[in-house]
This record gives sequence, C-alpha cells and structure tokens, in this order.
Amino acid sequence: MARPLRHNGRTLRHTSQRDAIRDAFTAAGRPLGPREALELARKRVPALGVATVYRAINQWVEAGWLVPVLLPGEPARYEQAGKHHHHHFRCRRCGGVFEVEGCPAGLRKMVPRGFKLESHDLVLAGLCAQCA
Amino acid sequence: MARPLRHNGRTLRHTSQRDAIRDAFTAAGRPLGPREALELARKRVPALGVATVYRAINQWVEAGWLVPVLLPGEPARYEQAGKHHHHHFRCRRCGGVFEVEGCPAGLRKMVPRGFKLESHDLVLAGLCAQCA
DNA sequence: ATAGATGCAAAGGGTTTGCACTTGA
DNA sequence: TCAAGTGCAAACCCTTTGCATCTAT
Repeated sequence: MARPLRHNGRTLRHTSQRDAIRDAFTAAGRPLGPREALELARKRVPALGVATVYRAINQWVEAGWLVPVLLPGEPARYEQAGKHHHHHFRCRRCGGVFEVEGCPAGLRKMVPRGFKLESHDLVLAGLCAQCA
Repeated sequence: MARPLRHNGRTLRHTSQRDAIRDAFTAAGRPLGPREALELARKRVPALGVATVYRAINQWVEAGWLVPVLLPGEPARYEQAGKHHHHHFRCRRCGGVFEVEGCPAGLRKMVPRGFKLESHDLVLAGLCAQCA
C-alpha cells in the first residue's frame, strides 16, 4: 500500500478538513490563494479556520504536492505540482489567473554574458475571454 | 517656469521630507522599497515617518514619476519612470536584481483565443556573473 | 497512548488611514 | 489664508505561532 506523504519525517494525517482543502485544489484546476481555498473548503467544513489552511498548504508545498504560484505584486497562490511547464495570464478586470501553454522564444538571447539562466517566470496580463 | 507635479488635480508641494525621499530614489540608481527609502531619507530628516514615505511614493506613482518594480513573491520596490522597457534577472545566490534588455518573442502565440494581451512581465533567474 | 491536527486568538510584517497639528505657496 | 503635508497611532490585510483541546492511527 502507498506510503503516506511526509513532512520533516512526520506523517501527514488524513482529516476531514484537510480532505476538504485538498479537494478544493484538485477541483479548482487553477491556482488558489489561501483565502479562496478556505472559502471553497468551508462549504464542506464550515468551522474550518484560516490557520489550518495555511498549515496544510505549507506542509504540502514542502512535501512537494503543491507548488507556489507567485505573481508580481500579489499574495501567493498554489497549485498541484507535476503539471508540465506553463505560465499564467492574469485578467486585470476580474483578477482571475489562467494557465497558458507554451513558452516564449529567445530567452537565452536576453541573458547578459557570464550569467547562467536556470529558470524563468512569465506573466501575461490583459483581459480574459469573459471580460474582453 | 515648470508646472509642478499634480496628483488628482492637487499641487504636490515641496517639503524637506519629500525632498529627502525623492533624492533617495534619484541617488539610489536601483529600485528601492519603502523601508529602504525611509532609512535613506532619515539620514537627512530623522523624524521622518513611514506614512509620509508611503504617501509620497503613492502620489509619485500616480503622477507618473515613479513606477513599481514588482518581483514575484516580494514586496514592491519603486524606481524612476522613463526607463526603456526592460525585464529583470534575479540571482538565486546573492539575491541581486539586474535589468536585462530585450523581450522574448512569440508571446502572442501563447494567449488563449478570446483573451486580449496588454502587457507582460518576465523574470529570469539563475546565477549572475559574480556568482556563476 | 500519543504524535499530529485543529481552532482561536494573539502576534508580526507591510501598508493605509483618521486626526489634530504644521507648513509651504 | 488655507490646501497640502506630516507624525502618530490605530486599523487592515496576510501570514504565522502559542496553546489548550481533539482525533487518527
């Protein structure tokens, strides 16, 4: 049988609140902030507290099940790890964040000589299909 | 003679504290966070309060004299406007932030149909020449 | 039984705001 | 004069932490 997720050597337990939070992330299909995750999970566990959400998220990040999605100027969002490389598009009207496929070309050309490019982060912005 | 900067139709006045804050930005030659600007300006105006710095920065941003430099996962920094379009490279070893010239190609190809692309934000990461 | 999880409330950063007072034009 | 700016403290938002309690294993 499968080994449970671990965090600093501790076993991560299964509880109704964590189930609800986890399902919020798997069902969302888009990066969620702690607040959003809290509100979604509260539909199932109304008494859920903020701290629990933050603790769960932080453990899952360290355990490698979630990855932070950091958009410039905004608090962190999180999404399931293991997706293939992608970037994000932020709608300036509704604030929604969407995944976009592909990658820009010519990144290496931009790197100053002597620098070593290891990763990149791209955020497109404008209007989503709903708001356009 | 030159028209003074304006903000929402109000004239922006000249005071010793604002002079000190402004000079911190012009002298720095790199993006400053509010805290850094405060500390630099306090060398000249020791009694300077945080609120004054935030109010000055926000007015200058709206007046177009400063632009925010937003790096993913970090509080906003600000720099003088008017620089030519550029992006940033952040060194994961020394934490330094560098400007890089140019722009990636093929951004429009990444935009989902129906979406309207208005701007983009790119952060390269890796090792700078010093740390490589 | 007991390590791990929870909720609450307090505490910490960063940023904004209300208010009475000061100051530049 | 008097609108704009200032300092202080309180208020906010987001996130973390201490603690007593609860619960999965």
